[in-house]
Amino acid sequence: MKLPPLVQAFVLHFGEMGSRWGINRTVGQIYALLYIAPEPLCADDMVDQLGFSRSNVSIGLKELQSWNLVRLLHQPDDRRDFYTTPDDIWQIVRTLVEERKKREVDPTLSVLRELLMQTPGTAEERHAQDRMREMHELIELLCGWYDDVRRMETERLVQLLSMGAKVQKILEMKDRLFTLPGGKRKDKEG
Amino acid sequence: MKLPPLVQAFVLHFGEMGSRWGINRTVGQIYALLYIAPEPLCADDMVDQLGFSRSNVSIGLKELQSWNLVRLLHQPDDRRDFYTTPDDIWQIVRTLVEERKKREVDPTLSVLRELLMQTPGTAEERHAQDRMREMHELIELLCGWYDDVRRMETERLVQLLSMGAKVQKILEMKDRLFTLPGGKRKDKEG
DNA sequence: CTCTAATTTCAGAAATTACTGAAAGATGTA
DNA sequence: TACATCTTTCAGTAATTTCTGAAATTAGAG
Repeated sequence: MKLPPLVQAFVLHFGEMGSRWGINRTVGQIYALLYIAPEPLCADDMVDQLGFSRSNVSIGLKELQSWNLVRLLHQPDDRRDFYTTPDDIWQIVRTLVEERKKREVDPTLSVLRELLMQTPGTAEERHAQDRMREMHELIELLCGWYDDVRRMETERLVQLLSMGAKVQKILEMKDRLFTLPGGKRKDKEG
Repeated sequence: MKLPPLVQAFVLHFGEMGSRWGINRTVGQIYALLYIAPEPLCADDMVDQLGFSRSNVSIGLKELQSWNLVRLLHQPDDRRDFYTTPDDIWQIVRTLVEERKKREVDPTLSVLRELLMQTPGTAEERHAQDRMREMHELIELLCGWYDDVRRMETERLVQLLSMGAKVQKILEMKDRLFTLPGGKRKDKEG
């Protein structure tokens, strides 16, 4: 691996973290390299810089493509495939979350839905279903929130995230504003 | 595996998903079983119900304990260790997120910090650092938000999540309220 | 201390996943 | 068509992870 020390450290770290993130070392290193590279890279660049076999890089790139995490480009008068990551890191995060949801959450949601349709035969099954229902509701809540949030413009999203718990203050303010005289509260308001 | 069909389907699903979640089949199934069981289970219960070897269950439980995802209990006049998950599923999610952050985010954050301290030698390294800085800022933003949110009471949190993008409306309202005459906006307000 | 009932550790087997080199496939050029 | 260049596939190997049975360890009861 012939990379500037700074880049090498970054790339190696992403390789190691790969396993915790459910991707392998090759894929982790390739993505780190693409992310940090000042310009698009072709497969042989990656072979040179990371020291993996050509076939391994090919498979890694295919994996990254299936995650929609890389863009494929072509240079004029060059038949090779060049790859980059999006310039906008927020776009990367959005894709990452979207794909992880698709792979890690949606299948569970559909299994839960299916199992909740069934009629429980025993008390144990009834309890199991109650527990599944709690889980299903929680995931639905999170997915609903996510579905709203991902439509927000990045600027708004950053604004919201920066506020953190201060949002709560504003909600309380809103509550006060919309609280009817006598302490009764307009429910399901907002 | 001798479990009611509903429970079995649930347990098997979590075993399969385990690999996508960075835990293995055994751990996934054990956790699913504990989550859904109406009462605490001992290791031999799990051996009976899941069909794994005793040692495998022991290792799986150790893993779950290292994640803080199970509670250890004792019954009177019984020397065996019994395990449960928290009753409150929100507590489970909180722990899960906390632990995943600890394992999957914090190490990256500290590597990034370290690399950003260094002085870049080349233009390439300077670009790499810029890119790392973007990533670092984004992660810091998300962590700051998380740090705020995790302190919120569950009820408030649910309220907030239920609102989804409607929060935006309230922010806009707030903006209007605090906008100075002439269209100038108090910046850094929220 | 000894016996018993539980849990943990560990060496190795089994299964899975990652990786390679070589061959095949695809695509553009002459 | 043949040739050159790049990409993908694939069979086999290497490495890693998971899992087991047996042995070691721990801890309460007599």
